[in-house]
Amino acid sequence: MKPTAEVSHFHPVEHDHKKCVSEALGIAEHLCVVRGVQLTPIRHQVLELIWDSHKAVKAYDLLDRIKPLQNAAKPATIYRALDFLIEQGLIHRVESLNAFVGCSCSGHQHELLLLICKRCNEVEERPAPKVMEALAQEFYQAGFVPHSKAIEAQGICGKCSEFFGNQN
Amino acid sequence: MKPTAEVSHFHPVEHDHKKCVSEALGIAEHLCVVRGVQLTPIRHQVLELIWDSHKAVKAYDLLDRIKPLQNAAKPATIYRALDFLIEQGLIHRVESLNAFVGCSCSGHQHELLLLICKRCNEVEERPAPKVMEALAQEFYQAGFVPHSKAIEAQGICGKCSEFFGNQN
DNA sequence: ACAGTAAGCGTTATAATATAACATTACTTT
DNA sequence: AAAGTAATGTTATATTATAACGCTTACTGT
Repeated sequence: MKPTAEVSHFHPVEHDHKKCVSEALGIAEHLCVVRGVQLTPIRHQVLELIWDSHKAVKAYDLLDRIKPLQNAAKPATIYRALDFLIEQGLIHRVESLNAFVGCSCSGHQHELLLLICKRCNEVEERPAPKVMEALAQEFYQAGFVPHSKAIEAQGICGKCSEFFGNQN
Repeated sequence: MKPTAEVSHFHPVEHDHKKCVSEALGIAEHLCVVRGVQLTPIRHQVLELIWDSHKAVKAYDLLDRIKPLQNAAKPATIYRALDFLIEQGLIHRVESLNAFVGCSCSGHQHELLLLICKRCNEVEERPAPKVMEALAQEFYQAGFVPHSKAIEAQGICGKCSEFFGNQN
């Protein structure tokens, strides 16, 4: 009898990740052309590295991983690319992790609910329109004019709780 | 004719801040007794320093400010006190600032909307029940089990926009 | 095409935020 | 008194992020 397969990562790759990546990069390239901003080789590489997974990535991990490609890379190299990608709405900064994750709805809405799984470390973006509406109301009541929002939750994602039988 | 008064801080002190502080400290002391945990002198001092204002405070600012009282204070001194205060729900960590602010609803609900003013730097806590409800729904739909939330907005607070005529 | 300006990047240095690891003290339980 | 635990002292270091300056490349207006 065959032993149960080992699980080296939490979710079996159920989705075609290459498609995620190529879509994201395609949209990014297009948007940058449209906006007349430069998706330079460094910025493109950083974006690709971020899209390597749906996990949030740390700046210095990106630095390590870009070095084979950009020998001269230094912290500023990465942070400048990250700043650009954030400005352009191509990635999110995950405030509660000091890390970064690709944005799948590039070009649309940019303030989303981020669901951060502590088990598999993946980050799911959700537009969560009802949440946004309730927030808008709350801002209005408070007389507050929002410039930016960070709406994040850490916990166990749907796939992981299925997988592990909801034992949180 | 008298010249317009100079404004050295954004909001004239319209509220009795001593009351804020004594209430917060009183509740904290009480809760710690009830829970059988120690609000040691260091922890108490850190909490007081945080309550010095409604602004979010940086850990190393606290460190500088506690040194006259605790000569031996080191980063760990502060971070340990902060960890304790957060565990006990007596302060919030403001994720998008890497800073800390007193919690006025200590002992009740602990996941609130934080409104962070870029002009006066004050942080307003709001229970925002509709937002929380909408979030709960969204988690449910996503099959996500939340452990903790960070719901923060940066912008201009009501007082500041009144004061400055809404020119954001 | 060319000069002027802006954007991007290389490089060095350092600032700001946070934790690890182990020693010591103070109090509590046996 | 001995052993255990919680808090703190202490040293060192890890992690995250920015400043400042000069050079090169790309775009802009003529």
